[in-house]
Amino acid sequence: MTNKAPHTEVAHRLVGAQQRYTSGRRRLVELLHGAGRPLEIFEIVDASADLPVSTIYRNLVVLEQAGAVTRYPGAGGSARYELSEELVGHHHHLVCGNCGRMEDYDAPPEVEDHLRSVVDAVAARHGFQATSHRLELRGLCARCARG
Amino acid sequence: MTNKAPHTEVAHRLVGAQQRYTSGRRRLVELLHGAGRPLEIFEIVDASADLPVSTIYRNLVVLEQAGAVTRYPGAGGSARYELSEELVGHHHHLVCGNCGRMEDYDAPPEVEDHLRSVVDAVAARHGFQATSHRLELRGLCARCARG
DNA sequence: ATGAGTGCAAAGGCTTTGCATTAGG
DNA sequence: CCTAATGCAAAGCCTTTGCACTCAT
Repeated sequence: MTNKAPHTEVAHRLVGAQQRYTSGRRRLVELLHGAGRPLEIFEIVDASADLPVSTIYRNLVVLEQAGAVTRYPGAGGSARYELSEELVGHHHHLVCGNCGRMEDYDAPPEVEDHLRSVVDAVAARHGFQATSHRLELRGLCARCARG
Repeated sequence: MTNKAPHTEVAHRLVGAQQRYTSGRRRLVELLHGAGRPLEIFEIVDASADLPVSTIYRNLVVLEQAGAVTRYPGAGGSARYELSEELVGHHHHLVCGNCGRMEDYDAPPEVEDHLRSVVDAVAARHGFQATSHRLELRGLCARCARG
């Protein structure tokens, strides 16, 4: 998951979107890359004390439009961001209903195969053009379950 | 899906939560029941012109705590609400990336069986206590795909 | 009757925007 | 160089809260 820094790929996408890969944007990408899970805005802000929030918000939008990051709506209304699947690979999420933390998980290939066929069937039946899917689990994470 | 009005069940749950089933709450339940899909706050507000927003927000919280409705984070940051699975049955969602609309869909029983076993395996591997799961599809709804 | 629920308006908090300054290519 | 990006502060917008009044039980 946390393989080599995705800077070249991000730079490539930004250039394609006629955007510059500035130091602030690089910082965001590094932060998300190191986290290996979707981070909430406030976590990003906290971890980037010297970056003004306006810059953070603006750059997350730019990175999202360039396809470098993906935005997930958070439980508390605040959004979460992580590097896009094209950069870190397809995966799913575990969402803890207690602490709100979202973790990544990978499904075994045979499960993924099955999911794809299910997705195709559902999409066909509803005239829906599916571009991605996610098997999201809700419940209690290991830490919260312990008490 | 849109079976007989869930008023008795909702009333039951509210009583259990030491809450009253007032006309405003009844209106919300009827609206959600008629929609058959998660509604965004603004849709609920628009459709309930004479209810003050404060009452709507407060009652959605009460209904959620009573287990009568479920809240889903919306793409645009605004939350979505629908009657809880205990009232309308287990189902999944299609999310249109263009118009933002969220639709319900049911998976065939054999798919549901398979999902359950996958969920169990994933949960066990991650020490996660799963209480619910959802196979969410993202893409374009039939209307938006047409143009 | 009597405490919960409602309505209105005001407060709050997160997000976005304007504009002058700085930096990327 | 020359335009895009930044930083700060101000503006916006959705959501929450306070308080007196009304309604459900």
